[in-house]
Amino acid sequence: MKDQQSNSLDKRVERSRTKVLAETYRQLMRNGIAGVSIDAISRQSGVSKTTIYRHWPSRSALLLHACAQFGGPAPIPDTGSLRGDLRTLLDGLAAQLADEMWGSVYPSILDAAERDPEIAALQSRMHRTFMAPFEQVLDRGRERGEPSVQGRGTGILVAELVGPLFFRRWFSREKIDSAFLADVLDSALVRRAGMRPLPHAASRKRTGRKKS
Amino acid sequence: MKDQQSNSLDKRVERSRTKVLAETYRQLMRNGIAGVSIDAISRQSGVSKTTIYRHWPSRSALLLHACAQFGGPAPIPDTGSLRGDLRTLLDGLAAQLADEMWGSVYPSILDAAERDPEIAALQSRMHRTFMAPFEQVLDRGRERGEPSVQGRGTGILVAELVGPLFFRRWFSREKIDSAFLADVLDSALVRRAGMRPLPHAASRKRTGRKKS
DNA sequence: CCACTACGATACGGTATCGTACTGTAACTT
DNA sequence: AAGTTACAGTACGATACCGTATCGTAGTGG
Repeated sequence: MKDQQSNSLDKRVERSRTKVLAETYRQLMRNGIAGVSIDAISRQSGVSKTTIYRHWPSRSALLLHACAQFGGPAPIPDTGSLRGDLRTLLDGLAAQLADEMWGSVYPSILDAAERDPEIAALQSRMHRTFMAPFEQVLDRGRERGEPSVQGRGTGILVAELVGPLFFRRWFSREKIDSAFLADVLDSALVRRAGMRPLPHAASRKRTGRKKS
Repeated sequence: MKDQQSNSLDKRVERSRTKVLAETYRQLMRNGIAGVSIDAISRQSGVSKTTIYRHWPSRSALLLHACAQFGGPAPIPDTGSLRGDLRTLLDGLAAQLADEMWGSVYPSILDAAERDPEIAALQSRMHRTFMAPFEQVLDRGRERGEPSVQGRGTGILVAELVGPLFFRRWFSREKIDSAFLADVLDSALVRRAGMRPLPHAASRKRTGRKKS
């Protein structure tokens, strides 16, 4: 009798799964979620179609499984300052967007999400995973009394920080350089912060910023 | 002999073209660019497939023709102030994004643009058309000496203004309300503007921050 | 060593799509 | 009224999928 719950996986099974998933990733990156076909995966991976259906009940299941593996646990930076933490996150995001990977796959997921509720749920999960570090860093900043985030919703701040990057990657297709990131960061954080980063203006007003 | 260059179109021709294009739009909105099929258009519109191919050489040609008709000439507001003009544009954009139409079609265009250079060119044209009003308004503000846009690239400003809206519509799927637009506008424009015009609450614990 | 399991190969039925060919009919133009 | 043109209907060939069934083989684990 086979030990069903055994953690010792049949080598053959593991090999098949690995090869299928690898080929699925390749097709995802190259053709988007709509361009993934079981026949092609079978052809390219050398794994028989029968075997693929032995491990995943349907094409959708395989796609969901493959997509769900995306984006591991994002590290949460701790540079000491809110600005520094956010800059680190934005740099990482910019690098990911420049990668062929994301840029190619994500629009197809958005497209599918517009009509397929299952994929919409997947996209929602992925989005939350990717935005979580931003939210944590912002919340931490708020707890520490950072004036630039007081009284402003996290959702608004994330949109103002990340939105411009997504805009450049998928909509305007412009490069994301360091100056751009710096400006985005300044704009999102400068409010009621007492404009400390740029005290150029001769505001005779005393900048008395007292916390609580 | 038929007058080939005659501007008098055969009624039958015009009728067929109209019906086909109308059905193409419907399918575009409902199923995205990848979900448009000639067979379905023929079935739903009552126009024979043969006739469709008589007027458009291929499915791609029909799709490009249909998409190219999108987005008429956007009106350029003139409220007197840069902030007012931008607010008007953002309000209009938010309304368009809330419309089922755009929300559904655009991701599929982005997806296709990632792989099809012809559609990439189309998307580029569409994007420029939609962003043109923002650029004009910003340039006009810069010429008038508005401090908040001096020394800042138009591309950066557009990304900071529009990016957050796109982010909410397609990525985070949050509602775009008036408070959000106001915050986005403030953030994008506040730099080196002297922020004196923002008496936004001195972060006192005065409850209820009623709008001025 | 041997039962058991996963596997590859192949074929199949079913559906959906593109684009073309053919035929007879209706509408338009002159 | 006659000739030209566009049209609907239909059938077709060619692909490309999905998902299943069958069968013989090869690898695994006890």
